[in-house]
Order: sequence, then C-alpha cells, then structure tokens
Amino acid sequence: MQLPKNYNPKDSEMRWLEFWEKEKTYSFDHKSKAEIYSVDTPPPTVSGKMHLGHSFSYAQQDFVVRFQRMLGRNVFYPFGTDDNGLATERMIEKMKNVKGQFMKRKEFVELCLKTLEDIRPDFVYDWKRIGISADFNIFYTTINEHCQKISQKSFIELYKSGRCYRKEGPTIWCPECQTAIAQVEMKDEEKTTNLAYIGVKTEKGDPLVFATTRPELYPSCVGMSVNPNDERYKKYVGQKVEMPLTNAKIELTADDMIDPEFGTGVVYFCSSGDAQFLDWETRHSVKSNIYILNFDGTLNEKAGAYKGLTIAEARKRIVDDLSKLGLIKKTEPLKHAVNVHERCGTAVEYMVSRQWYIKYLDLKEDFIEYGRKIKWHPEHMRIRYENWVNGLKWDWNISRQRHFGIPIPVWYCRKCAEIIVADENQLPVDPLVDKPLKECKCGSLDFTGEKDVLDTWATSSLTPDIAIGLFDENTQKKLFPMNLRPQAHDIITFWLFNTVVKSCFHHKNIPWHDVMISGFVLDPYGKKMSKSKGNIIDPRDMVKKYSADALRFWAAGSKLGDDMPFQEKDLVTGSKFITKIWNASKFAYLHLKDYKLQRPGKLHLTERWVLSKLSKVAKDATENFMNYEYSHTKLETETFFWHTFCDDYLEIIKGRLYNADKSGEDARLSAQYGLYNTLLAIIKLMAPIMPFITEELYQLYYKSHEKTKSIHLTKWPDIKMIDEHAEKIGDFVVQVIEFARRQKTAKQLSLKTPIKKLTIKAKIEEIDFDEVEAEIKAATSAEHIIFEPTRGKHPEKDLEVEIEF
RNA sequence: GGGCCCAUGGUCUAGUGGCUAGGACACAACCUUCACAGGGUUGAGACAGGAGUUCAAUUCUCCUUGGGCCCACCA
Repeated sequence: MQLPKNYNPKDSEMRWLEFWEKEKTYSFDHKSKAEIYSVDTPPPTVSGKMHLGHSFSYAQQDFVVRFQRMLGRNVFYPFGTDDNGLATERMIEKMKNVKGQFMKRKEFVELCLKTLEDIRPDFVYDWKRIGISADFNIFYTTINEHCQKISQKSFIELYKSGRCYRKEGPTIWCPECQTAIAQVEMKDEEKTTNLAYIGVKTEKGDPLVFATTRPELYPSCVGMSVNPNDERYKKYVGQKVEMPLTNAKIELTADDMIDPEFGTGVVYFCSSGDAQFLDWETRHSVKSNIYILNFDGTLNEKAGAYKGLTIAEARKRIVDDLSKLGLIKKTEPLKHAVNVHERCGTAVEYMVSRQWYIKYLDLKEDFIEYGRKIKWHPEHMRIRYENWVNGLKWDWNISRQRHFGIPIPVWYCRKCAEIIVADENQLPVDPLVDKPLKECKCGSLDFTGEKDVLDTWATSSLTPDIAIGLFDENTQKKLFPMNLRPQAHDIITFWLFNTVVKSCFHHKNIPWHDVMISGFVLDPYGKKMSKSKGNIIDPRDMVKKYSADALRFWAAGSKLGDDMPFQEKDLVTGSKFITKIWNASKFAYLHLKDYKLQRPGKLHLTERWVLSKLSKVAKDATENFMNYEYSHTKLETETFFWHTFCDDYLEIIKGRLYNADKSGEDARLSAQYGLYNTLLAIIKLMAPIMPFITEELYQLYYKSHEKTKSIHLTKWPDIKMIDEHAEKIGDFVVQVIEFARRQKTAKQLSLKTPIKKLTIKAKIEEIDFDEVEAEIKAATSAEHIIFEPTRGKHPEKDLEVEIEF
C-alpha cells in the first residue's frame, strides 16, 4: 500500500463520520453478553451552539469511553439534548419575536417544539463532528413524551411518599423572568449601590439614623433592630420609632445578628426584599407583613403614593422625598455582592408565593454518604459537593411560573381544594388540557389544572432513568447504577447533586459508580470566556482550520479537572502529530508491502528492544486510562511514537529494510515484524484520542490483515514482551547514535557524513555488540568500528565514544 | 468570612523525597534529494518567597504572596 503524499483531514474526517454512522460502529447491543460500560452523557442545552468548553469536556469523556470500548466492553453511551428550560424558552422568544406570556400555553409550547425540531439536527451535528462516539440512536430530548412521563412519574412518586409539598412562603424570585428560582440558580455579582443614611426619631424624640441600600422598601418597613450590646442604642430598645412619609410606628428591638460596625449599627427590616428579613422574622413578632412588590418587580398599592413604580424608580423617588424632609443624612457608595438570577443577571427579590417543593434538608447526611460511595475523578471535586450539601438552606423549589416545560401533573378541586395528582397511566399529562381520571373525594368533577411547570433540573436530574428507560426492564437492571457520569465542574451543585437526590429517592442507590469532572477552557490570559468579554473561540472554526483530531489532541493535553487557557498554537501541535504519524506510516507501509504476518526465525535485538519499551508504554497507557488520566496516556504514547519509534527505531532498522541483500531476509523480516506490530499498537493507543487519522491509517493497511471492520472495535494493545537485557543494549545503541549526531551537528556536518573510525568503549559484552554492530554502522554511516568492552575498568563511565572523520 | 485547587524556563505544561528536572510553542545555529520543510540534529533558558521535618525537599508540613474557583454575606 502506497499512501498519498499528504493527508487531508477534511475529506478523511467526513468520510469516517459517514462510515461510522452507516456501520453503526458505536451502537449499543442490548443482547450482547459482554460486560456493560454505561455512561450518563450530559445533554447539552439546545439554546446556543457548541462552545469550546463543550468540545473540551466531551472530547475528554469520549477518550475514556473509546478506551472502554476497545477493552471489549459493551458501551452504552446515549445522547440527549436538554431543551425544556427557561434558556430554551428565551431563545425561542427571541428567534420568533414572540412573548410566551401573551400567548396561549398550548400554542406557545407547539411553537417551541416545532422550532426545536428544526434546529436540533444542526446542533447535534457539532458533537458528531468532533468524533463523539455516542450511540446517537439512543436519543432523548428532555421535553419529549418519554421524558415528560418519567419526570411526571418522579413527581407523583415523591408526592405520594410525602416528599413533595406545596407551600406559600418566601421564594427567591426573578422579577425579569417572573418566576421563582432555586437557590442554585443564583449567582452573586459585585455591584456598587448607594448606602443611604436616613434619620428618624423615636416616640420620645431621640434621633436615630439607620443605613440602607434598599430605600425603596421603606413603605414596607416592619421593624428595626440594634445589637443588644451596643451601648449607643441600648437605652432605646423597646421604644417605638416614628417613620415619616408613611407615619408608621415600629418597634426597635435587639438582635445579635446586627453588626454594630456596619453603617450606623441600626438596621431596618422590610417584609419584601431580602433573605435576611426571613431570618429576622423568625425571632421577632411581626403582626402583619407588608408585601409591596408585585411579581413583575413594580410596587403595589401598599406602597401608597409609590404604587406602579419600578424598584429603580421608587428608590429615586423615596430618596428624593426623604431628602426634601431633610431626613437623608448622607449617602455613600457601597461595593457589595448582590444575588442575581444567573440566566438574566437581574437582582432577585424574596417574594411570597405558592410553590411546590421537594423536602430534602433532612437528608443532608445521606447525600454526603452517597457522595462518598461514588468515586470522584479528580478526588477533590467531592469536597465541592459536600460544601454545597452542608450549605443547603432551602428545600428544593421545583415549580416554575413559565409556559414551556413539563407540566406539574396535579389539579385542585374547586369545591374542597383537595390536590389530585395524575394517574401514572395517563402520563404525560397537561392539567390545563387533560382531566383527572376520577372525581374528587368530595365527588366534585370541577378542577383547576396546575399551570406551573417543573424546573428543568427536576427533569435533567433523571437522565439515568431517562436513558435506560428507553430499554426493557431486563436491560435496565444491567445498566443501573451507571458506570460513569462525565461533566464539568460548574454544575456539580446543580446537575450532579440533583441527580444524586433523585437517585436516592427513587432507587435508594447511587446513580453511578464513577464521576469524571472536566475543567474549563479559559482565554489565553486565564480568564473565563464569555460573550460579554468578546473572548469566545468557536470550536467549529478550529475544526475547520485544523481538524477534529487536532482539537481533541489539544483537549487531551490537560489533566482531568484542570482548567486550560486556550492558545490557538496548541492546535498546531496536534496537526503536526497527524502529519508525523501519516509520514511514518507511509514509510512503514512501503516496507510492509510484501509482509504476510510471518514471524521471523529469530527476533532481532532491536525489535526486542522496541517491543519491550512498547509493552511498558501500553501497560502505563492502560492504567492511566483506567484512572481517567487520559493526558498521561496521550503524553506517553506521543513521546514513544515521536522519539523511540520515529527518531530511533525507524532510523536503526532502515539499514535492514533497504539492504536485505547485506543483512539477510530474516533480519528484514524481523524488522517488518517489529514495524507492523509497533505501529499498529501506536495507532491503537492513539485511537481514543484521535479517532479519525487512526481509522484512516488502519483502514488503508491493517484492516486487510486484522479483519476487524474499524480500529475502534479492535482489541486494546496488551503486549507482554518485556526484555530488560534487550532494552539495555538498545539504549546503548541509541546513545552511540546520539553521540554521533551531536558530533556531526557540532562540526556543522550533514548527519549522513561518513565516519572513518568509530571507537566505542562500553560496559556491554562483545556477544551483544556483535548483534547490533551492523545497525550502528548503518545509522551512523561509520565505515569502521572499534569496540572494546570495559567491564568495570572505568566504573565512572558506562560509555566512551570517539569519532574520526 | 469559610472552603477547594494551583504556583516549574518568554508562554503552556510533565514529573520525582536523592540521577545532567522532561516535553510543546517561541528563540538561535546547523543539516536536509532516499517517510516527513507543519522535517531533522544540536543549543540557550525554570522548580514564587520564607520557615520546618529529613542525611537529603522542586516534591512532605506550615506561613506569606500571587492567581483561579465554589459557597456564605451585610442592612
């Protein structure tokens, strides 16, 4: 087989993508008896395109999966898309220029579903394009009927077991998205706000100044506190404070949580607004709360004259009005963290509304224990998980006031207010359209359907059930718990944790044995990539410019869990590797044309040397892959290929390959044997990292001998040809050759310049030297070699070489 | 404020309780018809600072400094 001069990754990669799809190379065989390796693939969110971070972490998980497949495992590697969340809803509103809240839910949902059908294939293609070896026929979208059924079933089970409850209470609320959100959906943002110092008087006329960043909440003030040990204010505790503008009279109380150092040491509390109030409220009697915020973030009638204003408008007006009364003593800018909704960046409010929750704060210890049963890669990521669990303060709010999503499957009886949950047989159900199967206990047939939908995490936390739920019960048993959950570290607290929670409830078991946590791709300066910074790199551009293999090679360069700054030049390294392995194969195949898998009569020492080294590399590669340390496998294979194989081995055997007349046919056969097996092992070791070039090289030559239809279905190399003696002699040969190269370079001579006399003194036996003399001669272009075994005469030096040109 | 991770040549990194601390990119010199100019050979260049454990620390412990991340949080 003569390879073309150059390798064209673009043509080749497209060809193999088609081939794998046609041949179903990566399909899961549920009838197979082979050991299963199951993966809980992260379903990417359809809103948007694959970004560089995706290609990074999905490539990393794919390395491991491909390795497992080559070990002979029956790989279950499904692929889904996540498209039931708020992010999707917002994307479609933008794309179609509509507002969900002004449409009928049914119409809007239909529009969403239809739009998703249109964009999904292109979206998924990006994953295929980088060589993700998932079985794309085991497919789900988190909004399809299958997922709706499973998600609603989960809700019903939890409801029946008393884990799901509905409660009116303070909720974290996003006024922009107009929905309740969960603790995990918040992030903090450094913001500078004005801290206003407001002067009021106690009923006895003593002046009191408090500071606030939220003056707009003034009309809802229900209490004021100072630290009980604060000498300045002790004497006022218990008095009423008169509030101008609203003419309210509120009580001044003592509370430990007040920091005397902050502001003036006097704090006012408002029913709306912030989490701290909720804490405070539990210790102080509040006769009636004053909720002045509407769900859309404007003020309601309880704000009196400020009704209808937005938060920002009210803030300005109230400060102005207080100022006119001379009550604003001063304002100063304050830098502090504000909790915002992570999807839209709007500051959250704490509102009272009726929501559905999953009760789980009582199970913290169980969650910790589950986390410890799972093997984490890298290990320290578990600590993040535990920190999160220990810090949980709220039950899991799973209801969302949105249109697009999986409906909460309940109705409320109009007559007796009883909650009726859907029957499992009628799932999926939309309570706004469907009716309960039976009448209410009270006999009524008059129901209101719940209009809220489930939080997207309530569904995506069920991905193991969703994926394996596509198969029969028998197969399901074999697939659970799954072997692996791969994901990036940013969603340990969302997706990973929530999945453990659901698995704990529904299976009383861990969802997977192993998790592998990928790092992030940063920009070249180590900063997070984000649209707002404009430092986004599109992975598709990189694939076009370099190749999917080069991109994957780059992704294999970072240790699992480590973040990596992106530098485009790193993709050049992968491209170079591709060129190098192509050229080395071109050379090998040229000399293997007439090779028919014969074994030589005697394996030459150089072959024993290279195969011994290869055995060790293969062993390490296997161990590293087992521990999810793909970067070590890649590095070691790369070094072995480039230096041991190309620079040394190929150079050493050239003499035997080109001049069989001199060295003999068996010596050439030995070289062919070494060449065939070493290169085959190399491309196999690289196959999980660079699936395209290795497939191309396999198909062009090895396939006709090895018969397996794809390199990715061949057996992972397990070579046991360790020969320490051969390694020692081979290393000696390499040292001599390197010495000759150094001399020639120092004298600015061509490496092919003949050497008249090469004198070698070394601690090896003549009998061994005789075996490699011809190779040293050929590789150094030496005309004459004088060898002298030193045998401990010069213990300080193993090797001495002299060269005469 | 609590926690986690990290600190190696100009840049990105590998690695080890003891060998000349390895590689990639960039840099310099030279070589190059025989697999490879996206090549080869050679060269210059680094363990953040301090203390401790040890015969021996780049490696282990602590502190400082500097980065990154997670969580909590201030009226």
